[in-house]
Amino acid sequence: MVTLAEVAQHAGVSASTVSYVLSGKRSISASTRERVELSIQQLGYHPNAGARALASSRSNIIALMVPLRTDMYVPVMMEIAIAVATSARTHGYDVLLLTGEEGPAAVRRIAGSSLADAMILMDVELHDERLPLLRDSGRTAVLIGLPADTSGLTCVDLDFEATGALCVDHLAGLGHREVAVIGEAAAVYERHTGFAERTVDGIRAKAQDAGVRILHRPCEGGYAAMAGTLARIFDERPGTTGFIVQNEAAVEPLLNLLQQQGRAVPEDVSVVAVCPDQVATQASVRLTSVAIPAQEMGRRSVEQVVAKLGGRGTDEVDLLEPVLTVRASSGPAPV
Amino acid sequence: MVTLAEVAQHAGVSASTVSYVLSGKRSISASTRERVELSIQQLGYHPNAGARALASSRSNIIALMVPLRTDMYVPVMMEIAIAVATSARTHGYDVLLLTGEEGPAAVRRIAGSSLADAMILMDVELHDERLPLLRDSGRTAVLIGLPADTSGLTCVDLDFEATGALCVDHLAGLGHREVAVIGEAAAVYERHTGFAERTVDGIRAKAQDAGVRILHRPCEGGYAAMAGTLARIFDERPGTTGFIVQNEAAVEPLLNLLQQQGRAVPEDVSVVAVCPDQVATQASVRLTSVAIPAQEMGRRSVEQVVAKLGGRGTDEVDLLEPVLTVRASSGPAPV
DNA sequence: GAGGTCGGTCGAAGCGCTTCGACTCCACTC
DNA sequence: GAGTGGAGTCGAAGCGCTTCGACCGACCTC
Repeated sequence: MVTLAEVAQHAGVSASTVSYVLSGKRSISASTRERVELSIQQLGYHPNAGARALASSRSNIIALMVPLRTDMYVPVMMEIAIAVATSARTHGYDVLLLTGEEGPAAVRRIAGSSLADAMILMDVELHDERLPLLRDSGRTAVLIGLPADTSGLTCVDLDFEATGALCVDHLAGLGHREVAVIGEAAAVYERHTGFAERTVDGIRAKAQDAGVRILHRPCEGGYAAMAGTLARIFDERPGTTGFIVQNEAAVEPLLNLLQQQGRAVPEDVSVVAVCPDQVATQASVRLTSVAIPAQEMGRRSVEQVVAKLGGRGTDEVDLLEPVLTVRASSGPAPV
Repeated sequence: MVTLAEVAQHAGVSASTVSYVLSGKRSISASTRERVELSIQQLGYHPNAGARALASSRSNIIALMVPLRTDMYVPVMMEIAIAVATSARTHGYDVLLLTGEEGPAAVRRIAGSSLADAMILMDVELHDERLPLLRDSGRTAVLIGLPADTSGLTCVDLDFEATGALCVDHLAGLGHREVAVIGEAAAVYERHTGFAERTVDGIRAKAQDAGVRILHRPCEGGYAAMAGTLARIFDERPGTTGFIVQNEAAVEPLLNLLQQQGRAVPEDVSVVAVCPDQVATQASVRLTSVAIPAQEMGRRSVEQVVAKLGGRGTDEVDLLEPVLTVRASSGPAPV
């Protein structure tokens, strides 16, 4: 491995000069700079990450804690993770991948070892155990999600209340008066991962204003679960003409079952989903949907981290405006 | 931050003793060990990762390069990534997440900076640009996938040839004589990501033995693409009674279209998929499938890495035996 | 022309850890 | 009773980098 000292010797300057060429923290004459850069090129020098971290107490690593549960919401998580990794690189950071497995202890370990300069936590629960540890670790952190107490923390998330409201608005505008909400699996509510509740809150509030009756039912993914849920919904509210689907894994089963029951989408029944655009456009009916902007969330969270590390930090909640795209799954309520 | 020196002072021993307690590389008396461990506890000491890496020239980090293309095969990739991260932790390693974005240069950067002790590459192509760089970086590496030249490299993958053969075997055993293969998107073949070709090779070879006619057609995911592909298949081979589906995103559209055309599964047509078990069990028809053992692949690749770093390394190709599970989508060919 | 300023460079002191050699005891051996 | 060897501990020398203060000309200013 080539070291900084070797580069310095090769270029006929001192080690510190090379370091300053690299970091730009002091001015260097053009001629020296060029000479050093040439040596770096020729020798194929790469600064040693460990030495750098030790001397500067900055590792240029951001830790990303993803949820362990691989069973829900996977494409979104993956998209966020990839967006985080790629945008981190554009800011000169690498990303360390932590799974929920280790639990809150991971926060302590990473903070204690100075392995990462900052952390991004995904899938934050309302009363997340990691938050107290995070707060008194003093480490920079950004959450994707919205806990109950956001004081001293930066949060990035989709505005799920507005998302819920937007869905209701759309359906109400089309004349629907009885709307069923296909929620997330019951476990998601039990964990109090705020987004599910917030969506429903948004739906409820707007529904009241708009004179829409809401029936909210949690639902696991898959056909069997969806069939049962759907039967019960039409049982209780035969007049249901609108559906808001929160759970991605329920989208395709729902469309399929409706079709089998001879209910045409969108003539008899309208469906609005909250899901990534890709899911909406690849479904058997092109879905009217509110997009989950996974990439944007990843990108923003990195930008917040970088800003905070650069001292331009802001402790604030950064809620993304939801956007509803009308496609082929929603239309006027039948008369 | 608490340092090793502070722990040493608190415990009344020298710094090196604390280090040896931590690493176990020299014998330490029980009483000293206990005293040191207590001090570590009380002070909440965590070794500084950078200092450790610098002094020992081991970072205890494994770099994982995931493909950038988030559009294909996502759940499998995610599952592998999570499995890699969690099993790495059980061996004392953390995982650095690299995306394809940076391209082959990432290999050079990581190797050069000693940021990671080893690399795991996913989505390896037949003639992958990263391999030459990897070889002469001298860094430990494990590939998930199978390149053309495996010399000096350890590879972990599902035995896709056997997978293809297994599918044909199953269908042939049920009496099917005309089988269509719904392949991956054309782009996948163009990139020469070996697995797709290997599966087809396995299918072809076994088909010849078994007297089965094969029609192989690449197919994008989604309904529109599948509809076109399916129409052309029945056009060319009206007697087709068996389907082997490689592309996960085509599974649901295929089932749906077959249903719409009045072809019952499995009475009229049998379907065998190559996909994770979760997809197979959550589909509208419970699918007979060969599982893609994502977790197992992640776990094994970490084990290979750890073995190699520990000097117990083996340059070998570690192909996982495919397993076919019969579910509700396949049955005897109609007479 | 003395004093001040600033751009450009260097030397040296760490950052917190690992590891090697050396040292001390103590229990054995012959 | 000297010699041997292992167990347990310590001190010191780095690992490769950043960064601070110092230094040296060159250019201004009054």
